[in-house]
Amino acid sequence: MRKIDPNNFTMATRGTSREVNRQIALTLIRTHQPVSRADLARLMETSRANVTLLISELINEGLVREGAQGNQKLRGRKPTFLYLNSQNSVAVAVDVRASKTFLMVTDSIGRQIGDIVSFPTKFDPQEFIKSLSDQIRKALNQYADSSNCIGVGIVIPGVLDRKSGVVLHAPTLRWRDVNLLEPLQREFDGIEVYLENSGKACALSQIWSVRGDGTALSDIVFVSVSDGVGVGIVINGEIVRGAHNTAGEFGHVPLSIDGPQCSCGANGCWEAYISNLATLSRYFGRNVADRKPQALDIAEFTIDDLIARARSNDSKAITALHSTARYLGLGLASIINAMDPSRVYIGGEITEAWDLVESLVRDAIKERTLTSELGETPIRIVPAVEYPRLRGAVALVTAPAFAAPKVA
Amino acid sequence: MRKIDPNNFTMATRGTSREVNRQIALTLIRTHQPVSRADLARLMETSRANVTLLISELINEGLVREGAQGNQKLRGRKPTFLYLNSQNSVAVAVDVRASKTFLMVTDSIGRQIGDIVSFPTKFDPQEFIKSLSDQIRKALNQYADSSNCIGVGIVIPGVLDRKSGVVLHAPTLRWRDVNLLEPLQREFDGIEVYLENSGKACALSQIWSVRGDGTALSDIVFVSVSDGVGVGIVINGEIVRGAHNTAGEFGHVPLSIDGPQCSCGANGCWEAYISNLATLSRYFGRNVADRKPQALDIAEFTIDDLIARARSNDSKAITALHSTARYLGLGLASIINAMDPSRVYIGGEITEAWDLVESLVRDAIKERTLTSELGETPIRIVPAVEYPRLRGAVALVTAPAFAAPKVA
DNA sequence: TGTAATATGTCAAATGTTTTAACAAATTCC
DNA sequence: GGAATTTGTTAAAACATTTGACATATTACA
Repeated sequence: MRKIDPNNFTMATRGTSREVNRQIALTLIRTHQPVSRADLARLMETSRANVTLLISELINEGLVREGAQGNQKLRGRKPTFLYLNSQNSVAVAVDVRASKTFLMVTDSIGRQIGDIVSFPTKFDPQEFIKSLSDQIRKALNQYADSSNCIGVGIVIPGVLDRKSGVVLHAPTLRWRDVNLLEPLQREFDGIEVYLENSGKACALSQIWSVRGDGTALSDIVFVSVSDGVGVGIVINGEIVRGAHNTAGEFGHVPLSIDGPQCSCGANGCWEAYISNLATLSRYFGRNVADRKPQALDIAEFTIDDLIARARSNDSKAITALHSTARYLGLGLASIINAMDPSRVYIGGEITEAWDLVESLVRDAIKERTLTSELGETPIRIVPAVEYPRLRGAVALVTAPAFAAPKVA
Repeated sequence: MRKIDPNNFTMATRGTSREVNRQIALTLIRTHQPVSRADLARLMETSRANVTLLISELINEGLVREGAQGNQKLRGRKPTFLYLNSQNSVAVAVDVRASKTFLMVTDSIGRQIGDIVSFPTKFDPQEFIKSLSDQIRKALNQYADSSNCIGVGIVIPGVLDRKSGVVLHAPTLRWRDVNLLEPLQREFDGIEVYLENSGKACALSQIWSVRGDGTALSDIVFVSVSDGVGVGIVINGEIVRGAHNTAGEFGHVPLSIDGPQCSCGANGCWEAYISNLATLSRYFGRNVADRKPQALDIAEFTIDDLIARARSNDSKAITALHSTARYLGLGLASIINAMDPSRVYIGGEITEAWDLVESLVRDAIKERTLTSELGETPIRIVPAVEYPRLRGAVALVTAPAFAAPKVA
């Protein structure tokens, strides 16, 4: 039961029904391809005639193409299979991190083209925009005509204002009020540029993925543990943004209000217990707050090193990881109690050590979840090789074509 | 950008556009009444012709009625004002609490008819159902023909399974797996019975209210502080339910994982710091866990008494309230960081002492919110005399007529 | 091999919308 | 009393789904 917002509604026009059904058909082709018109008619519980009309429009627009004929054992006319058409146009995905910036070109339905390239992230906004523009141009020249690029999706580790395209605050990049969208949009005239926060992008990457693990769910939480803790929440197939686009900051929900100081200034945030920095500090037996800010990006000893040591039976490393695991679980329990998601995705370096920590995480979750069902909430690891941020950047560009139209 | 769920979508039919626009028109009449067809055409940015058609359908169905002609100073034909039609049918709202059960009859658009009645809550499910049925019948006989009752909305302080209508766990009532819906539905054949958790119902009461404070918002959180802490979250005009209908349990997010034991078994839950019981325990200088369970419902000294003492300058009472205020604010900061709502509503006895605690609550919120904007998130008190739970029960019955149709 | 059975896909008419344009109705201004 | 203005209605056009018939293509089987 959804309330209609009397200040912000969308009337249905003569074409709304068609628009809705078109998007449903597209979505079904995307998740069920290869699929015939008759299959779609059954899935959509409508007539084949209607499907023919919808599909002919999609084919005319170049979004769908007919492929080979199906081979089924039954008798009757063979179906012509339908496929999404990658349409000879491409998308660019960019993942900006403090250490490096990653870039990937995909076709219009999000399949990777060529290699993922990376280059150092310039901290000066002007220089950053220059170098990013150069890299995008280079990639487009290599893998496509820049003329048919449908968009550039950029993922930023920070809070941003989506309307103005301004990065309000990106701690690891030391950016405040940096206007990225405008200069990039000017640089790439006619190509849509999308910006998104990295936690939210990771969540997007999961709901828009069409991979092995069955169909992507619509109510999920993505927790990304790295220098900080990023969280993206999806409810009803839509990212939760909140009134100021800052929703999802579970990283600063406290485990103990008198706990260690967090980079945000408050004490005892979840992030202060489970970030890579927190784990490392625990290993070195020092207080997180002791680390000087400059040391953040020139980490000589990384969490990956710590995990390696844990694997070679360094008991201090194991202890540090185990503590992190327990705190991770305790915080996840809060998220699960609060949002009751169908699944929780976890990304970040800690996933490389999942076999070492999983049972502790699960125990801690059960310790604080309110019902046994909540304690069993499925958790899925997203390893770094799946590039969730980059996949999220892809979704920014390619997903709108499949999204539900706004109605009522 | 909402993803279409390929396993659970709704096709648009020939009549979908009409259905959507009908509901928009209804919503606008509800929030702007009295309003003319021409006004609606302007609000909806469509032609008067279209409005005429939509409205004539609504009038035929008895949902809308024409009223007096408008008196405007400008020249031109006078508009005929449209009103929601209360339609000679009624709704019953029930608020079940451990101490008492409250009951109210309203017209079909949620306006109170007669008085609010209350009666002792029977703890035995069988007896409860019997006594509730009697009271509903009595009220209906007094205020309406039972023949034209459109529904009964019942609010329960506990976790429930909406599909089966079973109360899974209501601690204060000491209920487990009590099937309420089935016997009541049998008792009131043909009348729809709705069940809802009290935290979620309170949130519903606010988004569906049409009162002085401008139009109701669509992204809000309702925090109800009483024996326990109930939270209802609304995102995009829709209650957040989660995979098991248990979303919203921010009451059990910890302030300190080593804090006082909570009724849920875990330590340091927000609820263990701010529930009425916690405040009282603080006043009496004892540990919350010391209180025996039996004492829960036979509280000889209530939070209202404590507030009264604080008002007559009992310094211990003031201190206890001030502590609660601070913890309340610290927990609210977590909710605000996580959900970034447009507004937070607070209900419960503590609202009676709001002038004593407001500034401390606000300070604590600012202490832990991530941005200054979040620190300024508006907070509105909902005093007991507004009966938020009962209003939520009303919305369960009367709101579906105004809700957006499910599309895509 | 030919015919029946069956499944896919298309076409055209029927039906229910919004949209457009014209018009009737009612009121004020001058 | 007529022009101007606003409200509300009507009828035709445009555009969608829906329905039923039909062409197309393939297999099963006598």
